[in-house]
Amino acid sequence: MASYTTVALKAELNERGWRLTPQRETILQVFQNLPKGNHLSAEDLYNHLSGEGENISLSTIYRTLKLMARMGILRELELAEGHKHYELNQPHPHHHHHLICVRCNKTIEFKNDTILKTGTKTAQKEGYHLLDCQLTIHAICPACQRSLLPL
Amino acid sequence: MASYTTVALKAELNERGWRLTPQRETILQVFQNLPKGNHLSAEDLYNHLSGEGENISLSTIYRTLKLMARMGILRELELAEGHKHYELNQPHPHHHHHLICVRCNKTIEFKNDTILKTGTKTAQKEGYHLLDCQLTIHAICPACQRSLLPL
DNA sequence: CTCTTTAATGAGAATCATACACAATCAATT
DNA sequence: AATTGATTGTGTATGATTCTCATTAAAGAG
Ligand SMILES: [Mn+2]
Ligand SMILES: [Mn+2]
Ligand SMILES: [Zn+2]
Ligand SMILES: [Zn+2]
Repeated sequence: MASYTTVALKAELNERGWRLTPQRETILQVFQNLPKGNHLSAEDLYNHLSGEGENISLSTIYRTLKLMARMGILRELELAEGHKHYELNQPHPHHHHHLICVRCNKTIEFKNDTILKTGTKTAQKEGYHLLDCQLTIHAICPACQRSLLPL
Repeated sequence: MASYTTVALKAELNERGWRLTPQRETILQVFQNLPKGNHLSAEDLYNHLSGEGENISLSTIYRTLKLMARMGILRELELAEGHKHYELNQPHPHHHHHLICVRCNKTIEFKNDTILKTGTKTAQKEGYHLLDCQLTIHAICPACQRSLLPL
């Protein structure tokens, strides 16, 4: 679960002259305790925290999500139109990809070891420092195929 | 080049009770004539067309891009923060993926036959109708690694 | 070709996710 | 305990995308 400790986060932040704040620690913990297959938008996270009595401003939420994605701690996902979703960026055995229905946004996660290898190799070949590697499949789910609704 | 003819577009549209308009035809042609490796945002497309004397409204541009992505004619790409980019969705020998620097948005295209096979198989297994399948690698390019700028 | 139906367009206003500005706070370091 | 500048919260701004609605014009029928 807690593949990423508070201590490790603090170390990585301080190394760059940044700081570990209670807000950042709390947000990381939310993602670490998030059930498998869940993905949170900025607003989802804000509401989740508010429900727990944790009052972290939306600005800080947005800043933290972006920061952690840039650090490679979180993955930024485009699972629906209009807003991003986030989840922990986990290594090998937990690393996965997403099959998304473009009409109803139903999302299925699936694993494939080859893809991560391909991503790692490709980044390395170009001298890029890998942060995340995700296969996104856009498709229409069985239910939506049957539906007569347009688009 | 013109893997997708105007006639085919018209047939596919009419089949669903929709119409082939001069605007839709023009927009498809722009993408078909776009040099390899180019990606257009809605505004890019709008400016490109304006430059050619083609005056298609931004509303229509947005509607058409979304429509064609939903039809599987265009791919919707997240190559930069804040707005989408589009390119033709081409089959096998031209199908490719993207390695993106999250700091400067420099993008490199690369090919990998296995990924498309994986995507096709995964969609099929779940009964989804495949529209697009793209591996997105988020990373930091060599230049940005050297840069001292934050984030 | 003409007529009818209704999808599509253009112009502008509305939305809403996200970024920004800035004064107050507080984490890190000495 | 004092210093320094990164971070936060509040409110405001931005900007990509969508919506509204009157007008236009494809598609299909006759
Ligand atoms: Mn996931
Ligand atoms: Mn491309
Ligand atoms: Zn669906
Ligand atoms: Zn870069």
